[in-house]
Amino acid sequence: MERLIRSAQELLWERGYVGTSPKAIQRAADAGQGSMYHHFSGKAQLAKAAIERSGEELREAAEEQFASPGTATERITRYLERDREVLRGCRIGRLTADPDVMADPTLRKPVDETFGWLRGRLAEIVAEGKRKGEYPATIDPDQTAATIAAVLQGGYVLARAANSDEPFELAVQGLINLLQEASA
Amino acid sequence: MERLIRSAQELLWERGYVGTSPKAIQRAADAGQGSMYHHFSGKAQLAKAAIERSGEELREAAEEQFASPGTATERITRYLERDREVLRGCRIGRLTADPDVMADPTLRKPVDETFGWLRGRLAEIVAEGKRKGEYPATIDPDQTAATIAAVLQGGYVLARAANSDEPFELAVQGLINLLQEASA
DNA sequence: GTCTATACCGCGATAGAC
DNA sequence: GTCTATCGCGGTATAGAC
Repeated sequence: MERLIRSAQELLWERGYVGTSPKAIQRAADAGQGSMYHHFSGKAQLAKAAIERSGEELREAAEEQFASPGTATERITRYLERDREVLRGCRIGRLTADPDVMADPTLRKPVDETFGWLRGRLAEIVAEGKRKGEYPATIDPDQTAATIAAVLQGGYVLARAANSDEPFELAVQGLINLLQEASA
Repeated sequence: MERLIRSAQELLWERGYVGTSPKAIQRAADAGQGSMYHHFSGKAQLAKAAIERSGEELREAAEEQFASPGTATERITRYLERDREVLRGCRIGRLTADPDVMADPTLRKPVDETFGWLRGRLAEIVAEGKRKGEYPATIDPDQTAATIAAVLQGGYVLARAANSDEPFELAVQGLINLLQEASA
C-alpha cells in the first residue's frame, strides 16, 4: 500500500493522471489488481493519496530553504537555486495540465492547497524583507510571491520545451537579478 | 481537413496529446475515420500540424504587442497584460506536460521553436531597452526574457491550480513592478 | 488481504467497398 | 475522398475463490 502510493507518485509525475493506468501503477508497485482495489476505491482515490503525499514533500523541501538564516533575498535565492530535477518538472504543477484532475475537486484540492501554502509562505518572507528595509514600499508581497512561484513553474515549462535545463536557469537568475535590483 | 486541424488544436489545448483520441477529433470536426486517415498518417501527424498552427498563431498574437510603439517596458507590459483566457492555459506550454509529445522529436520541435522564438524576441526588446538607457547594465537580456516568458507560463499553472485568474494577475503585476524598479 | 477471471469499452489503425 | 467493418490491445472495474 505504501508501495502503491509511491509508485503512483512517480507515474503521476512522469505521465500525469490521464496517462497513468491502474495497471501500470500495480506493475510498478509489484502488486496485484485485488490488492489495489482492496486499499483504494479506484484510480482517483489512489491518485488523491499520491498527490497529497507529493504536496507534503514539496512543502517540507521548500521549508528547508525558507527556514534557513539570512536576508529575505538570500533565503529566496537559496530556494530558487536549490538542486532540482529540472527536466522532470514539478510533480504538483504538472497536474494542472490534466483535465481530469482539474475537473475533480477532490483531486484539485491538494494541488490548490500546495500552491496556496507556497505563495503564502513566500509572501511572508517578502513582507519580512520589507519590514527590515530590504525592499522598498512599492514591492507588494502577494504579487512578488506569485511572481517567484510562477518563474519556477514556468521555468520548468521552458526547460522541457527546450529539453535543456538552460531556460530554467536563465529565468531563475533573471528573477534573482531583478530582486537584487529592487533591494539596491 | 482544415476542420480536422482546428478541432485537433482545440482538443490538444483542452486535453493534451495523451488525452485526445483520433475519434474525438473526428467527432469534433464532423469527419469520418476514413477522411482523417486519408489526409494524415495518424494521430501524431495530425497533432504535428495542429501544434505548428498553434505556434504560428501564438507568434502572430505576441508580435502585435511587441511591434507596438513605446519603451521596452511599455511593450512588454502590453504583452503581459494582454487579454488572455487564463484558465485555459497556454496551448503550447501545456504540451510540455505531455510525455508522448516530449518523447517524439517531431512533436516537441514546434513547441521548442515557439518558445525559442518568444525568448529571442523578448531578449531583443530588453536589449534595445538597455541600449536606450532604460535598463541598467546589470540586466541580462536572455535571462530577463526567460523570466518574462516563465512568469506567463507559471502564471497559468498557478491560476489553474487555484481555479482563478488571480494568481496569474498577481504574478504578472509583480513582474511588471520589478521591471519598473529596475528601470527606475 | 491478495489472486485470477471476466466484462465492457474505447483507443489507434487497417481494409476494402463505394 | 469518404464510409463502414473489423481488429488487437489496454483501460478501469467487478466478482468470487483462496
